[in-house]
Amino acid sequence: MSLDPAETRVLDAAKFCCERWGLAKVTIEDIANEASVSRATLYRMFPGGKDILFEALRVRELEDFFTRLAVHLDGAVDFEDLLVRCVMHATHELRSDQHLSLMLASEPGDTLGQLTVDGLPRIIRVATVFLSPLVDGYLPRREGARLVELLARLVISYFLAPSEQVDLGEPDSARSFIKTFILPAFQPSLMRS
Amino acid sequence: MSLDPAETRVLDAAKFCCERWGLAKVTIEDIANEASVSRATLYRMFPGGKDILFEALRVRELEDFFTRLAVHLDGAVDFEDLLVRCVMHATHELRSDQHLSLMLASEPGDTLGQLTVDGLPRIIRVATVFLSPLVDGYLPRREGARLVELLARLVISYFLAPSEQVDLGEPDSARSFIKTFILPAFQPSLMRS
DNA sequence: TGACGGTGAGACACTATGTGTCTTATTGTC
DNA sequence: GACAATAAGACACATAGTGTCTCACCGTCA
Repeated sequence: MSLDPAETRVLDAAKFCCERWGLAKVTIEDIANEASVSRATLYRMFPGGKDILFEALRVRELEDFFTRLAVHLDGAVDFEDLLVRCVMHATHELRSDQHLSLMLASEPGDTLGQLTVDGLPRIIRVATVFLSPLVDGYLPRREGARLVELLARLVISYFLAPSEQVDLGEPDSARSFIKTFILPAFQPSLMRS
Repeated sequence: MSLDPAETRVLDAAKFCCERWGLAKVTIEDIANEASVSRATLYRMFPGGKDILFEALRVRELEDFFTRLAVHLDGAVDFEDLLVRCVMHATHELRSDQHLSLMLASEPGDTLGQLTVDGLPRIIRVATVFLSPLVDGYLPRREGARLVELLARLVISYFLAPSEQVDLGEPDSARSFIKTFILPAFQPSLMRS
């Protein structure tokens, strides 16, 4: 993947500036200065300016998110365990994401859009790419994709609007939720492994 | 003094916006929106725009600062006690001032200027107005002014660059400092009370 | 040594945003 | 019903940010 150190530095700078001033107040120049890079170089890296740059930042953050998540899912002993770990760690990551909570506080509109209407399709796409391999042993590819999408939607929904009934960050609650609402729906497709 | 609720609201809004985005990124429009006031009204209140508005904000903050300080100085039993309380509470106020520390972090240059080169004369002036009455019982007016100025300079200096030797926030250290460096200089002018 | 790719600095026209001053319509108060 | 205060928004102007250039510079290769 893109391991260009300058590019990483620019994206880090963008993230930093965004946290400091909010998306609306950041300028290309701020980011260039913060990254100690000339404006010209920045436009060479991200032709299209701010939009493209922040788009790239979102992609990077998203891939980092699922990379970290996948690591936590390594030791899963069975299908149920895999799903429980998945929703739990995703929920914990979301709740402890400093950048995300800052953005939600300062630019609720845009940020919510990135988690729902505008951004959700991409989240589901990336989630599918990263998590499909892990459910491949249990479900046929097509069912796996359906499952990942469903979990992504649910985790985000319960994160944005916590429920009185369910806390996907709690082991017991998450397990009971998975057992009750998710497993039955996929039982018919489940492969022996 | 100016107790106009709208004016207070505008100054509060300016303070809030300043903390959120930093002095450089705030616009008159941001402040007007935050205060739920039209831009026109804002210009009527503070003809001259941003500069005048933030000038007024600084004056208000400064007066609030010394008003709070004066309250803490009420119970002083003698001259030494008065001075010790004064430097201690001023130091504590400075150290716990959220707004100030945010400003120092985001706009060190301007903020330092307000505490030293540009702003110090005003600080000394306001300090003199607020604190002179309190030392009036102990020193002649002119000596009192000299004392207040000296203390203001020292408190600010020790706040900006803490010393290994002296901590004006600590009772013992503050008392010893006052006894050693301040009282002797003013002993000759000290009036019996 | 000289050609090369990548970079920083800065000029440039253009656009967007913010400023400061108006006028007008509205609202609540006496 | 007259009044003062205000919001809303039009307006010309100033400033700041954008996106695209060119060019000089520097290190890396051959």
